[in-house]
This record gives sequence, C-alpha cells and structure tokens, in this order.
Amino acid sequence: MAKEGITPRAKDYSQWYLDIVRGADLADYAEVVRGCIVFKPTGYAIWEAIQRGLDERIKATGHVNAYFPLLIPKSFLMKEAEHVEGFAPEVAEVTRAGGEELAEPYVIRPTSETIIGYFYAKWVRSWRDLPLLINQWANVMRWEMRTRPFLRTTEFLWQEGHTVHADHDDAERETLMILNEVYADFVEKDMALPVLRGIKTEKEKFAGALRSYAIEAMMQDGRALQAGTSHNLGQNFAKAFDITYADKNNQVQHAWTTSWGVSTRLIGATIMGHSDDDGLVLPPRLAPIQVVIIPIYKSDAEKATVMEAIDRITAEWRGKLRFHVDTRDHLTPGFKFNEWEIKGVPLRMEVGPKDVQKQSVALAQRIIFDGPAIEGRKPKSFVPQAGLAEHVTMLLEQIQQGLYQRALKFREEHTFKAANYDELKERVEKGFVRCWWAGSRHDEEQIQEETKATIRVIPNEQPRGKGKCVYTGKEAEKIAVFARAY
RNA sequence: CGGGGCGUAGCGCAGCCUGGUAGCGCACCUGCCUUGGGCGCAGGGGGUCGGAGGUUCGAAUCCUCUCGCCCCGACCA
Repeated sequence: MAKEGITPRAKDYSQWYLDIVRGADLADYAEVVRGCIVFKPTGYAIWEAIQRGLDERIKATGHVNAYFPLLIPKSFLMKEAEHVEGFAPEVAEVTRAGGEELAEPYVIRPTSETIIGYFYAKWVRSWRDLPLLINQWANVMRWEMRTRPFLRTTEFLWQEGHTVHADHDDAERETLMILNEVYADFVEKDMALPVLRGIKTEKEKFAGALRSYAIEAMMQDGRALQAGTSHNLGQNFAKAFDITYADKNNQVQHAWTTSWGVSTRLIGATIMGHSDDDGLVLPPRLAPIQVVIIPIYKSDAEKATVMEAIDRITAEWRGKLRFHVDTRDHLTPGFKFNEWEIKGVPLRMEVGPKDVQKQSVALAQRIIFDGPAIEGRKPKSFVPQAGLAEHVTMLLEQIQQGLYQRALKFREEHTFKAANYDELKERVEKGFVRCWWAGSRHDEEQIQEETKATIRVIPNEQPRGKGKCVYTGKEAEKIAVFARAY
C-alpha cells in the first residue's frame, strides 16, 4: 500500500520518481529558468555526502582540486572537431556584457576540456611536469531537449577530472583507475548500487575521446543509468590545444589527456535505485539524517523526562552519527513516523515514558530485508539504552549492506542472455541483456531504432571463448550488455 | 523539436461544454483538547483563475497569440 501522495512504482514509474522527489522535499522546479531545479536543503545535503565520498577518493588517488572559469571563448570549442559536433547544439552563449556586444561570444561551459586544455598547454613543459592530476567541482550547462529533476537538468553540478600524461599507457591506467577505484568503489560502497564496468562502443563514446569507459547501474524498472564515465582522450585535445612536453631525450611530444566526471545525476540514481512506494529510501552513508528521534509524551512533566533521556543518550553520538530530534509539539508521533519515512531516514528511534522507565528505546528501520512489514507497518524492536551507539551503528551498516544486496539481487533477476535478435528484442524490455556482439556502429544504431536499447558497456569481465553475434551472426569475441537507458 | 495532456489558494482538484461578483479537501493561523502509526472540535486568513490581446453590458468560462509544466519519442552526465 503506497503512502498518500505517492504514485505506486508499478503504475507509473516516472510519476513515482517525481512523487518521491517532491514528497521528500529534495528539489523545487525552477520554473523561471528552463529545465533547471532548485536543490533544496535535503537534496543538496545528499549531494554534499556524495561530494565527501568522491572527494576523499579523488584525493587519495593523488589528485588535487582547482577551479577554472565558467565562460569559455567560443572559438575554443571549435578546436576539436568531434567535440564541437557533440556539444555545439546544446551550449548557451553569452554575446553581450558590460552593456556591449562582445567581439567574441563566450559559451557557458558544457564541460571544460577546452579551457583547461588551453591552460595545461601553458603549464606543461617537461616530462617532469607529468602526470598533471587536477579535478574541479563545478556547475555546467547543457541545453537538453527534455529535463527531469536530478537525472537531466539544464544546469547541473559535477566534478570533472582532467589529467595529462606522458604516454598512452599512463593515460589508460589513469582512466581505468578512476573508473574502478574512485567511481565504482564509491557507487557500490556508499550509494549501495552495484555497477557494471566496461568500455563504451564508438557510438556511445564521449565526443572527442579515443575511448570511453563507464559504470552502469540498473534502476528498478530495469533501465540502465550511466553513473560515471572516464575518458582516455588520446592526443586529440593535446593536439588541438598544443599540450606538449620535452621528453627525457629533449624531444617535443604531444601529451595524452584524460577526463572523467560524475554529476548530480547520482542523486537521481540513488533515489531511483532504492526508493519504494512509501517514499525515499537512502543508504545510511549518504543519508543527511541517519537517525530521527521522536520524543513521546502526554504532559509537560513527561516531556521533560523524555527530553532529558534523549539528551543523555545522544550525548555520545555527536561526531559519530547524523541524527535529528523532532521536537515539533503540534504534530502527533504517528504523523512524524510517516513524514520521516517518506523522507527516507534509515532509522527511527522513539523515546517515551515507558522507555525512560525501562532504560530502553524503540527502534524502527525504514526498510527491512527479511520478510514483509507487519500490516503495512515496520516492526519495532525495543533495545536497552546501554551500548546504543554501537547497536545503531551496526544497524546502519546492516541496512547499507542490505540495500546493496537487494539491488544486486534485483539486477541479477533482471539480467538475461540472448542468443538471437528476437530474444534480445523481447528480453531487453525487462532489463539488461548480455549477448555476443560483433556488429558495427550502424548495426547498433539499427537496433536502437527498433528496440530503443543501446549497448551500455562491453563489460571488463568477459567469459572465455567466442560466440555468435546476436545481430549479425558473425563470430564474436566480446559480450555486450544492451539496455534501455536514462 | 514532433505527438499527447495540463496550468484555478502552499498541495491536490471541481467549476469551463451552456459567460452573470470563485469553490471543495488537505495544509496554514487562533483557542480548547490530544500525543507509542497520518488526533478531534470551533473559529479564521489566504486567489489580479499562467500571461497578453480580443469578443461582450459582463470572461476562470468564448476566440487569437504567448509562456510554462508533465508524459511519450529523438539528444544527453
């Protein structure tokens, strides 16, 4: 039974998603600016948690943060042929400033390879300057046709890493390291969503890249969502922007660059990946509030003793757990239970007069994994106040793991094999389809036309041997994963 | 950008066909009452009916234009 105001997932997945976003108060439509949203405090807090988890990993792998201008001279965009073609249709331009027409328009960055390339050309002189490993946290703008909160907005927030290397292998190493040790590690551990790691086909790769890699997560309707990409840009941008260095033999060489990014789309992935008909479900590691505490009382005297107990219990929580005490007096406990469930707080603690007396508290999980809720309600457990911080920490970790396992199971149950095109067409409606692939870019376009599905990745992990291509029937060496994508 | 739907109070909607001084539920405010699963009762506040123009004595309602949102496609982090 869905919560009031939330369309059931099974009935209308899109509307369900929008209901979750609205119900949990994550965002507001910025109706005065096309395709933009306001990240409301709870939605932004999720982004901050994502930033923390990623920034930590980005720095742990040797990168530093910097910041480059929002505006890019339009001519910069034109320097890399494929890049222009890929991004020109969706850039916004600034043509007037200071009350005058500009001699050369600026574009609002849709991504920063070009302007960063310009500066890297000035900074890189010698092999001793390499690798250059910089990340930036920024906003970008892309005039997309159709937008939806977090998943695709005109302006969005992201991080974009831009690195320079001496040779192909070092750039390739960086690209794969970011995909595995930064992105996949973060999404699987902190967001609790399993991902497929692999390489993109020619059709799907980044405009201007030599090769693109990606991690792909499955949403609860069986569609794929690209959770992060990492590009080996080869020497394309180095040549366009003249990023050169003197090697050990004093020979001038073009450098090799990479770029990689994840965006506020990850907020959407988290929502879509875990939530249910009762509202938002957040993995504890990303939840702005991990434990909400509801005091229960009938009189001022009771309130005083209950609040005193809460203060005593939470005194040792500071710095360890993110918690919130809901002291609103005009709302009943039942109302608060429902509200915090819609908002996705992983754990609720109730403290009432009986608990004070028994030195206990009542705990209720937002989501349980071992059986159905009792009469639509989450079962509560009564636990002693002694050692509560450890118990709560353990429960949160259990929930984190439980969410990952549940998502993994869902993905496995919605991943199919296809030996021929008919099977592919039928099964890709329901989830991921793994099949042998030896087709061309044109074949892939044809399949997209007919099925709306694309190759999300050629997974890194491949079975031994060869097979028959699902489309052309030719001998194939690789398995591809097809899916409809967000 | 193509197809479809919709803009009326913070939210969800009725009213429009057949023009006549704008309504319902929830939320909000005040008081009393209540508080371990969406309390109750009473009183109250809140609207240039998305915007502009037109028809008319009179427009939420009819006509034209326009802006925006949602859904489905094509494009994408």
